[in-house]
Amino acid sequence: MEGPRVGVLARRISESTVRRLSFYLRILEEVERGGVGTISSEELAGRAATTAAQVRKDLSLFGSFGKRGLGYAVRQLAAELRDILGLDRSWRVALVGAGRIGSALFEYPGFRQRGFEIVAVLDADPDKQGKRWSGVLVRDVAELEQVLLAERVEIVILAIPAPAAADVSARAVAAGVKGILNFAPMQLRVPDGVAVKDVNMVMELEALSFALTQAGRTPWG
Amino acid sequence: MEGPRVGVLARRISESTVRRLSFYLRILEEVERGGVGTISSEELAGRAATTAAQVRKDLSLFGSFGKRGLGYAVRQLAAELRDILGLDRSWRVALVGAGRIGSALFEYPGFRQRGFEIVAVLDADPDKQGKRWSGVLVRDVAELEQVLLAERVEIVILAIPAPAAADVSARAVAAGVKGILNFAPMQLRVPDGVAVKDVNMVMELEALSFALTQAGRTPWG
DNA sequence: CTATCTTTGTGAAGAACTTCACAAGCCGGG
DNA sequence: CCCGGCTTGTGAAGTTCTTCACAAAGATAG
Repeated sequence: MEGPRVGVLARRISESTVRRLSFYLRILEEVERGGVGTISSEELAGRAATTAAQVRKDLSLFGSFGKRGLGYAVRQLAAELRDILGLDRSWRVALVGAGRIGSALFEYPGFRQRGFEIVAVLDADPDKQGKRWSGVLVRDVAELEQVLLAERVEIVILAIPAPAAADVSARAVAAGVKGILNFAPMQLRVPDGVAVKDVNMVMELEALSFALTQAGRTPWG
Repeated sequence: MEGPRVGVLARRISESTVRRLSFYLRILEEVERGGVGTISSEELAGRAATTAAQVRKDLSLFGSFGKRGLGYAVRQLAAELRDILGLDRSWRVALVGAGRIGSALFEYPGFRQRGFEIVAVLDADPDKQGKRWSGVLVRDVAELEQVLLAERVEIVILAIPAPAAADVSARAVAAGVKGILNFAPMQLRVPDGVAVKDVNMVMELEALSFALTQAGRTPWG
């Protein structure tokens, strides 16, 4: 393992690049299970629905991982990507909101597989508090700060209605949380240094609605 | 209501613009409930975490909806956006996958509020088939084509594991579906004219992981 | 060992998106 | 009616992202 990557990273990495890196990693892991040892930018691009040049450019932002004339060593590139994305460790996550979305997320095996461990669950509803979800006690969201500190939480998932989201987010940030995955349909305001990712399924459906509507409206669609 | 918007739409509308339009609409509806009659690009931008110029540019792609010196009429602009996004009607949606994510989506009230009606639910698991979800019968995914046609489905939500997604997606497209909201962590291949939106929560968490990792690695972070 | 084939890494060109900046237009007050 | 203040709509400039295209370098065959 070589040293820190700080020097190379002076340049800002775009959101789309990060998204693609995640995707490359998923593909590499799949390909590796198939026993493939090496892969070209061309083939990786084909599976990721992008271009070979894009793949090479994305990777070159972090170093030179390929061999000319040969391609990339699948296992090694996967390891590099895990390192780049910070997935060579596990993350302590708290889930706020034990409703339907919250419970679906909690049960979703993909998070743990990638090293995102839900170590705390909180909800404002007294009926839900005190229950155990696979051993994790559902706590009162009033105790948010104590729980986040006690469990050394780094990332919070907000699966609560919009009106409550701003308050909880502010408290989580004040308690030192640096990453928020927000399912509430509202824009959170957070200080610099805190990362927020929004998941908004209604907006995705609206984008589909737009696309379908356009297709109907355009004569050439 | 003026005529079709075809002429204006010769230019391609970017994904980010569509996303922002959805967002503007949400804000306008919220603001309208507060009784506000008019809003400036400046204020809209503030609430949408973007810039006034961006708001005006986005809207200007579809027409001139504002009054100089005054701003935009909230109610009227909301109606325009609904029209642009195709939300002035309802959409018939089928949900494939009656697992945890599927059921959370089914129960989620936000879809229906926006006119996305889940008129069919399908699953491959015989234990789930035959049950009724708020009156909607859970059908065998083997009957996909018949169900999609009988219910005149326009959009399919895929809440199934990756291995099954490619097959179901191809069959849905063959049955005339033009929009897919894909929760499976894989890239669907669809012909031109079919719109796909991916929701991938693990990727969002990975982007958070990257952001947090960078913050730790950079000396100025 | 040389020639040829393949594939990377990367400047440069091109395309897409965002921000700037200002003329044009609307409002309200005097 | 005219003036000053405010806000839109939009070319132009600026920035970011993607694609192109090719030199450099490893692989393979003879």
